Amino acid sequence: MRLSKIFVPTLKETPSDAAIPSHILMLRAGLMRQLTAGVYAFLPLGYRAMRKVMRILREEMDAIGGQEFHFPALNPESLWIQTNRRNIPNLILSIKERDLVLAPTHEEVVGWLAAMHIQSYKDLPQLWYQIQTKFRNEPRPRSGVLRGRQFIMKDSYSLDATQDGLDLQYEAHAEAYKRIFTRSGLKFFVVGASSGAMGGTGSQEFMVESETGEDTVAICSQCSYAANIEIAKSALPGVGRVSENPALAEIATPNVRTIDALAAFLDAPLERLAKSVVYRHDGKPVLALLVGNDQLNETKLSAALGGGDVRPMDASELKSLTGADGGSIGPVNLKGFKIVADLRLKGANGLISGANRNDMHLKNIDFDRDVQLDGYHDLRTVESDEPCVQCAGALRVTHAIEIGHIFKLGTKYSEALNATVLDENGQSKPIIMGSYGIGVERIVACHIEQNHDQHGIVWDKAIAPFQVHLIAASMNSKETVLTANQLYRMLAEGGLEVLFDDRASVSAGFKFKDADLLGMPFQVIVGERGLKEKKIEVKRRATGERTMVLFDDVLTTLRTFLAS
RNA sequence: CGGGGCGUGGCGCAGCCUGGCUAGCGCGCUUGGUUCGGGACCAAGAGGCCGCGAGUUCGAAUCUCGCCGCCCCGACCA
Repeated sequence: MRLSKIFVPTLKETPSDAAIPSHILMLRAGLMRQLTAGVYAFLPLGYRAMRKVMRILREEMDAIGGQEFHFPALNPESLWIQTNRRNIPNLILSIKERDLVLAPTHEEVVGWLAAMHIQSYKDLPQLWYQIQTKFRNEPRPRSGVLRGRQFIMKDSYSLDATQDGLDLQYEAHAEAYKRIFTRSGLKFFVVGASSGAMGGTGSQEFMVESETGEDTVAICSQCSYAANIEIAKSALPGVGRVSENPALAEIATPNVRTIDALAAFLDAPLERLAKSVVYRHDGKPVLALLVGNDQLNETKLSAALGGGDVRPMDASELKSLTGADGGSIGPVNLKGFKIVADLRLKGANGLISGANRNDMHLKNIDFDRDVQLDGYHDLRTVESDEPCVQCAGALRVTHAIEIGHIFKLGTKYSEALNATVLDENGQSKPIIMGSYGIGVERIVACHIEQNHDQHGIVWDKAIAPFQVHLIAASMNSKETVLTANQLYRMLAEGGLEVLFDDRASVSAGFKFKDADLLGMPFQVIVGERGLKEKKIEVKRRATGERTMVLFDDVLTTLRTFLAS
């Protein structure tokens, strides 16, 4: 492609809307433009990079037996009512004139199609996938393309008659995803994740570490353990028992509201303080107890209670239920609450907690003796430097961007949609489903987050819009123009993807700056400086390293570089 | 949805507090000339419902009210 002909509006200055490197560079390098919040137009260069990613996706999905579909983005609203997903908050954009919705994902359509045509266990397994635009009612789009209202997703769906079949397809996806992200030039890791509102029995997320990431993950510094903070297991030991075990006693704690203030006021160790956190679980009051300053993990709490909605109780509700305010709540003689405690408190005694009267606490609490508990669970959020649950090495807690997510869905959607098969015994069984997703724009954006410098993007050759950026340094030297044109033809005929900066109105310096901004892996520079010695300059974008080669050797040199 | 910021030629911004001359600067764009290996220079130009709507005023980019849009933090997150 000649740069004089292709639409690549580069920007010298940073657009005011962009705050993170990938967003800034995707705008500056002319890959895309924003139409409205969370919605982007991809320009030729940006779309070429996306197509490179999509090609990798197709190759790897085909390699594990995937069949490519194209499902409709417009869905009847009724289909989503059937699976009870129509009213999930912030999920679905709808078209009111026709009772249609814009599909945010495609379990429903897959289930509909399977219900219609998959009749027998002999029709399974199936692996269906597509690469398609998705729509979501994001309350706050942000970070450029990392969280949009419209985006392209590779989504696949496995259909199996048996749990073993699902496990196989799930594993095949996990391996395919690793190949996809490796081929895309990303440094990534895999974490165990919460299935959340998707339901199902297991899920893993593919993550790219980044300060701008919205997810928090715990990674072991010693072994392979890595998990989303929502489910990362705590390995901190229990606080155990103290030898003295006197009877309960009230202590006055005037105006003490926080755990730290209580520890200071009583001169007590945090380990002997049982913190109360009050929630509603599907509307019903729940008290969760934690050690000292441990932070409650809401995902774990929900799981401990058998799933469902958990949310903090309002201060006014709390007062009317207990007669006390937050800060003075405790588990002893608390009526009307389900009470769960963190594992660290199992069988502990000598504890201090609220007395359910303002400005009063209880001491010498023995959980075995004094508290009617509904169970111990891992409820706390892990923190940096804690021991890993697998190897006791130090955990590191960091931020990450989710680039892929795989789920073992089970039968939730097939049951809702009556997608069943007859098994060997003629019994009707719901199809066992898995679903697997990769955000295409996120791969491109994360790649730029990981591969850029002060001058611009540094593309990996696998997803670079072009492999080679050919520059004619000065367009008023006949020899330069002639040589550059010959090279352009030669490289293109040699099968390389070449972007040729043949602009006549732009200075050499300007072209060099643009080339570094656009970031193709190799720059080939034709100029009088090199031609004096009958040489062409080849520059490697990532390192800035330059090699002078003879005209006839340019193609083979580039092929060697690109193969390495 | 809560908090904060912003909205002025294509892009980046100043002006607004303290109302008033022809709305200004840099980049980009057009034309001509000189340059020509790290975002060249000179000259002459084009391009503005100052987000939208009400109001206050002799007079509003500037003050008041309402609305819309965009960004950031938080909440939320199949």
